[in-house]
Formats: sequence, C-alpha cells, structure tokens
Amino acid sequence: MIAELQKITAEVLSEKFDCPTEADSVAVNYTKDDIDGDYTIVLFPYVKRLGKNPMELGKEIGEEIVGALSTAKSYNVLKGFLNINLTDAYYKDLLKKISQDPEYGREERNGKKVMVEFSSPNTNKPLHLGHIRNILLGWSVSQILDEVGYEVIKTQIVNNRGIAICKSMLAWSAYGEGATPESTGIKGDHFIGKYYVEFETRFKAEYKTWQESAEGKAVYQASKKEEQTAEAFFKAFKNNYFNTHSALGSKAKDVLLKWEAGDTAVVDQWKMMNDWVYAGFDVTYDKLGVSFDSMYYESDTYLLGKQHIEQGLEKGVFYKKDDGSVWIDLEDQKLDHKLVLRSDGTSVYMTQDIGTVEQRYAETGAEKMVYTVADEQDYHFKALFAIMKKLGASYADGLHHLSYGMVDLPTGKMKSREGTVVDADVLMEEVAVEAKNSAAEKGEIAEMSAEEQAEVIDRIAKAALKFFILRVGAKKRMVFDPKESLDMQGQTGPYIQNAYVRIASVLRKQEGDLAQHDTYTDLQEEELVLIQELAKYPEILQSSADNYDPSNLANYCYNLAKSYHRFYHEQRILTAETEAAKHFRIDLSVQVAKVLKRGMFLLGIDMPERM
RNA sequence: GGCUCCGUAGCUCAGCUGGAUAGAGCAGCUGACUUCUAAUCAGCAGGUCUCAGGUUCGAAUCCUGACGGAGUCACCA
Repeated sequence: MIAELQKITAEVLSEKFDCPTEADSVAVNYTKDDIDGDYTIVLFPYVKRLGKNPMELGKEIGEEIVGALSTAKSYNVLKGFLNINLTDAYYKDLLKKISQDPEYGREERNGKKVMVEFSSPNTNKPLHLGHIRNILLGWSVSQILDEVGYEVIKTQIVNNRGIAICKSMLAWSAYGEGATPESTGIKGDHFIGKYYVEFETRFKAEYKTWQESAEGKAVYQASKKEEQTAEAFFKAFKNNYFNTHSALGSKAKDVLLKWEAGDTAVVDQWKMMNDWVYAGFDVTYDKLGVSFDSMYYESDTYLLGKQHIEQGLEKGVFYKKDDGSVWIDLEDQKLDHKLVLRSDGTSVYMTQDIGTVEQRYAETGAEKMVYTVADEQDYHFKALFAIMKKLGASYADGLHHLSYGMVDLPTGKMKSREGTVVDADVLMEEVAVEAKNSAAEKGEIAEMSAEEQAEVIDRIAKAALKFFILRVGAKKRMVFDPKESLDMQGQTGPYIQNAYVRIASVLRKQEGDLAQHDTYTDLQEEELVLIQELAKYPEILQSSADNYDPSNLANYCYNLAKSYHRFYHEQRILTAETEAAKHFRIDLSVQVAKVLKRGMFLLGIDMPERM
C-alpha cells in the first residue's frame, strides 16, 4: 500500500507539476492515532519546491489517489499532511488474506545457513542473570532468523579448560572428601561452583597471611609506587602473587600443566567434573526451554588457528616482531595493533577465534555467523571480523556480533566477588513462587488439577521473566529489579498471555462452525486498529531479523495484546449485533491469537489456554 | 588519554532510515466486575527528550562540542 501511494504521488508530481520525483523518496507514514486517516503523505518538500499552497497540492494529489485506487475511500489535508482513508473492503480483504495463511509471517526457505552462538558458559560456575539475557537473546534471534527463511544452527562454545576449572578441581581434591552432586543432592554446576568459591576463599586467606608476613612486607616496600597504600598495592599485585608466590596458585598451575600434558588422572578428574557441570547446565537450559544443534568445547579448539597465522604471514596480512610474536596492524580500522600469536608460539584468544570461525565455516558452510556476546567484547569482535576480512574469508561480511549490554541490579553492577550475582536457577524459582502467589487470587486456575496448575503457572512465570528481559533493546544496558520483574500486570508477558487466553475462552464457548462474514460492514474503530496491527506483523519480523533484535517483536506483541484487550472491552463478540458481526469478530480474534502465539513462540514464550 | 556504547516522566522502558500535540507500564489518585476471564478497561496527574551550538520548511531522531555514566584499549579469556 505504501509503495502504491508513493508511486501515484510521484507520478502526479512528475507529470502534473513537472517536478520529477522518485517514488522511494515520497514520505508515507501511518497516520497518527488521533487524526482522521490511515496513511499520511508528507507534502512539505514539494510545497517548498513548487511554491504552491499545501492545501491545493494536497487536494490535487488526494483526488488523484482516490480516483486511481479503488481501496482509497477519502482524503483530507491538514497542515501540510495529506491523509488517506482506506475502505472497509480493503481491511476486510487484508484480514481474509491473513486468515487464509496458516503460517502468516513465515517466509519461504532462502537456502542460506546461519550459525548462531549463544550462552557459551564457563564450567567453573553456574549460570547467572547475565547468561539468561544472553540465552534469551540468542535463542530468540535464532527463532526469528528461522522464521524469515534461514536454516539456523544454534551452537555454543563451552569454556571448559583453563586455570579456573583447575581451581575447582584442586579444591575438590583437597576438601571434597569424595562428595559428588549425587551424594550431596546439589546440582552439578552449583556443586562445582561451590569448590571454586572454596578455592578463592582459601586463596584470599593465604594472600592475607602473606601480606602480613616478612616476605610480603618486603615485597611491598620494594615494589610499591610512590604514595601507594598497602591496600591498593596488594589489590594490584594479586595476579602477580598468584603466579609467583602463592602455594595454592602454584598447585593450581600444576594441575593445568598436567592437564595440558595429558596426565591421565588429571584428565579423568577434569572429565568427571565437567560432566557434572554439563548435566547441571542441561537442567537450566531445559527450564529455559532452549536447546542447541551443535556444541564446541574449548578443550578441542584452543589450539586451533596457528596454521591460519602462518597463511596470514605468507599473505603479508600479519607481521612478525623480532621476539617472534605475530601481530596485525588494524590502524586503518581505527583499531590498534593486535597480537595474534605469542612470542613463545602459543595462541591467544584471537588465535583460537580465527581457527574456530574457519572450522565452523568448513563444517557447515554457514555464510552468516552470529556471536551473542556481551558488549565488553565489542573491540575484540571488531578486530576479529577485520582480521577475517583481511585474510580474505568469503563469509567475512556475514559475521555479526550480537552485542548486548550488561544487566545491572538496582544496587549497581553484579559482582561475583561481592556475592551480588543473581543465580539463574534461584531467579527462576523466585519468579515461579511469585506467579503462584499471583495465581492464587485468580479464579480459573483454582479449578484445574494440580498438574495443570503447575504447568500454567510455569508458563506464566517464564513469560514474565523472558518478556521483561526481551522487551529491552539488546544493545542497551538494562536494570533488573528482581521485584519488578516479578510483576504480572501491565506491560508484561502475562498481560499478553491473558489476551490470548481470553480469545481461547471465547472460542471454547462458541458453538457451531465459523461462518462467512462477507456481509459485515461498518468496521468499528477497535476492529480497524487490530487489522492494521496484524498487517504490520511481517515487516516487524523482518526488521527484528535485520537488526538481530527481538525487542521490536516483543513490543509489537504487547501492542497487539493491548489493542485486543481494548477491543474485547468495547465490542461484544458472541453476543454481537448480527451473525455477520459475530463471525467477523471471531475470525479477527482467531487471527490475533495466531499472531500472538507465533510471535511469542519466537521469543521463546509459550501460551497457556487458560489462566 | 584514544576508541565504542548510553543519557527520554519519580522508577523501568518504547519512539531514533527527520514529520503533526514525545508514548507505554510501574508507583500515586478516580472510576468500571449479576453481562464472552478485572492478570482487564477508562480517566487524572506526571517532560527543559542531559546541555550548547549547527543543518533543515521541520530535530528526541542527523552533525559538532561539552557534561554525566559504562565498556575497552593484556603475550587474560
């Protein structure tokens, strides 16, 4: 419709006014809510160019449009804006088209593959609120990309090696006394996290003791900068202490060395403990309703990439310093020189990532790869993508960093050291309790069986949590108030579910088959609004996919639900004035339910039939 | 210090490819359940869109600068 209006306007301007105009350049918008009209054409640019009165110009174009388009009913010109009203028949036809398409909004398969990486946890501690945002975003973007035509491969890389997991291993060996998740009844990831904390606590104590020892004091006196307090010095010196003085540190490093050397006992322990963590993660993923199509493990990939460094050196993309370290100059990208291989020949993060991208492309042929990683790594991914481009990777332009802001608490940043991290499992449990309390005051749920109740409450709780997080634009840092996120009223997931449930309820009470409603005329305002909203759905999907941002879709679902609630309140459905009106409204409701259900599904949110 | 992102109502957020009087929800105050589910609806109140310039017929939106916040600039991952 927009294209048609643009075309006619451009023709009129070009032919009648000798004012050559590109159709694309004509500004056509949806008319503002409180103004009469459906579409609005902005006249100012031509008023100025032609030196014509806006009213006259608007009339000329308006006449032409109403004459040329059978779907255009009338027009009005207001303050330089030409508003076009469309006929009821046009909207009824729109609804009919939507109604005839059972997979409305879903695009033809485009034959392209896209790999979406998300979650990517470390195996030394459980998932937290930050992971939840990551997972919900990654999952939802995957779903949306699938909906607009891609074949999506959902993947994650598990950071299962390195010094961190060695700390947990060491603590478990020393203080675990053979305990297992099974013997203690603790979820595997939490179990490992416990030993990580155990290590850190002991290390802290050890460090504290050392600071007061003669050696510690001597080091402080010898190495401190001017005016530096002991507290500041020791804070900065912590890593150094771990590497050079700490008994615990040297034991942990010893475990890491043995792991890298393939020491059977260490590797076996590592496998066993990581398996506990994976089992724990799986439970959380399951609760979140997400799954993966493939997995990568850092233990398999951390040595990758060196051969690409060699090739890059040959091509002259990289250069070698005297000490043997390899670098790339990214100053033309407004980035610095970046190290890609250490002087001792071992890899850094970047080396691995180069190797991993190449491996993934070789394995899947995906032309697009999306990395769901927090915005603190913006710089890293910019550099990685620039490097791949310089290396001449054919898919380099298809690489995308789905960068999202950190989640803050009302009290500030989440800090694991200060124990202010919100654990994913605990949070979900809290939301479930809140949903249960909320539901207790409502009528319908009480009549269900215990099993049904639990199922419905679970859906409501998940909807509340997921919608709260997904409605915020991904790039934006967001504040997560545990209390507010538990809200079930207003701009929330349950509000949208409630609209769906209302429709489901009406449909249950409807008797007999759905009849034709061609004779229904005189569309009501609330009905018009709903059809207009429904018609926007495909373009919303497309823009969510283009921007890798589900918040568009989330807000759309809310708006659609809101329009429905209003419609529901203003118009009778089952007891409508005429049979035609009744069937029209039922059809309309069915279409709203269809879109709400699908849209929310793409956000990873399930709809209950009752609540 | 360089670079990147952010700054909209008391709070949490929409709106940002320039268009009419800047929108929701929460919190506060009014009203609406004998009538398809009140997890709903209607209303009141709440704004210097951080500030200052610029471009434009028109700027929350684009540009420049300042201020405030965050991130990053590791032979860490």
